[in-house]
Amino acid sequence: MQRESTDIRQEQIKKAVLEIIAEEGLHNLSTRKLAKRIGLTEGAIFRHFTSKRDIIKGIMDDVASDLINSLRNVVISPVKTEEKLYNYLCKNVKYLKENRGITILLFSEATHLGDRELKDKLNQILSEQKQFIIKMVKDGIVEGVWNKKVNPEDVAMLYMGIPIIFNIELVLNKTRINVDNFCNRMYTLILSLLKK
Amino acid sequence: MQRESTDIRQEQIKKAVLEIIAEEGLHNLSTRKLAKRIGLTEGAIFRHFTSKRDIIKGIMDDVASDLINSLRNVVISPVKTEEKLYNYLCKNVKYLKENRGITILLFSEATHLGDRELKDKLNQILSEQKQFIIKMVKDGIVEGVWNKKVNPEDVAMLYMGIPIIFNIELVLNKTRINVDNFCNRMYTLILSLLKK
DNA sequence: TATATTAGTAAGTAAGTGTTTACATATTTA
DNA sequence: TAAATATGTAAACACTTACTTACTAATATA
Repeated sequence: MQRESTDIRQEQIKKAVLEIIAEEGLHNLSTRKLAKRIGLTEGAIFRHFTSKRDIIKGIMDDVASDLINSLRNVVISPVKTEEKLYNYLCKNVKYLKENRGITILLFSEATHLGDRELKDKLNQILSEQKQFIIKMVKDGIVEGVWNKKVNPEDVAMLYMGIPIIFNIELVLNKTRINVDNFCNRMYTLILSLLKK
Repeated sequence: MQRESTDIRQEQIKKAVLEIIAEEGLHNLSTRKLAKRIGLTEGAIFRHFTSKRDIIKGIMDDVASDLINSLRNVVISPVKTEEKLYNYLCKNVKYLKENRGITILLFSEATHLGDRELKDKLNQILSEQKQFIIKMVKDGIVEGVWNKKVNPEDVAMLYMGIPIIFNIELVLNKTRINVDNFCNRMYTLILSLLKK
């Protein structure tokens, strides 16, 4: 039989976890199903991860590095603040669409309050994103393009709902939601809120 | 031993379900734990509900009647549209705080895509709330107090994120979040978005 | 090519799941 | 007061869960 390295298997496993969650929901995720999807036995899974929880942790770390770094690049990019906000929103939403299952995983797992470590990881991911928004809004105010009466922290909080709502629409897919369209509409709203 | 009617037991069971979810998360909810909390045996649970899923369905029906009716009353109340929007937001958020566990239940259960009936129930609850927002925004525009360039459906979508964000803050309770304060801040933002 | 290591399997484990059964007793009704 | 009904229990049900063990074979390295 064909064998693969732990590195490759770990990626396969994490990918499969997100697929199962996206397709069948978090509480249909079992090591049995996971193994079957990859074409391995359950035992093999535990060769590459010490526990199921360890896989979740791994995925959270991926988000914390992939998404957060990608968003950070937008924040520090040398474009106008308005354009920056637009790029940020689109990138954020696009990531969630391409990694369906992540939002469900993050927030469902967050409710597992007993697990301090995972909770802290989520907290970190969220507060970092919030800081990005706060920075952009503040920058815009300093540059004089946005209303200084607006509270950057409040805007950040309101903003945080957007990706989540997107995900819910995605899961319930009332109408096959279009990323760019959604992004444009929400951007327009946030912008009209920030403008003087 | 003291016995109670099915009506009373059903209420106790539904209440206990939400408590367990709020305290320990959805995936720590079992009929065993549920029975223990109420002080009954598991068998008794199944005397009052035909299945665990049936309990969830019952809770969703409660939301669909209690919350939706309560919000509808705000929408049809004879006050100024601005005040109405404020009351609506506060009532919405307060309900979620007083019924912790409901948001988690709704959205986690929503991801259980296989269950058409529950999914449809959630869809109904959400779209009804959206319609309320759309109506209020339209009313405000017709009355001439709000900007007619704003798209009511987009505002409704943006709004829907607010209660969810509130719930996440509640679950992660970084800072013990204050309902009135949260409500005021989000209202201010939405209002500045709607104003001409 | 012989050896060490890595990646796999098959078959278990104990604990937990929702649900049912057979039976008992409290409460309501005739 | 007797019979009928509603509400409870204890113990099992068949099945799933995350995870482990003992063993095997592919692959990399000496």
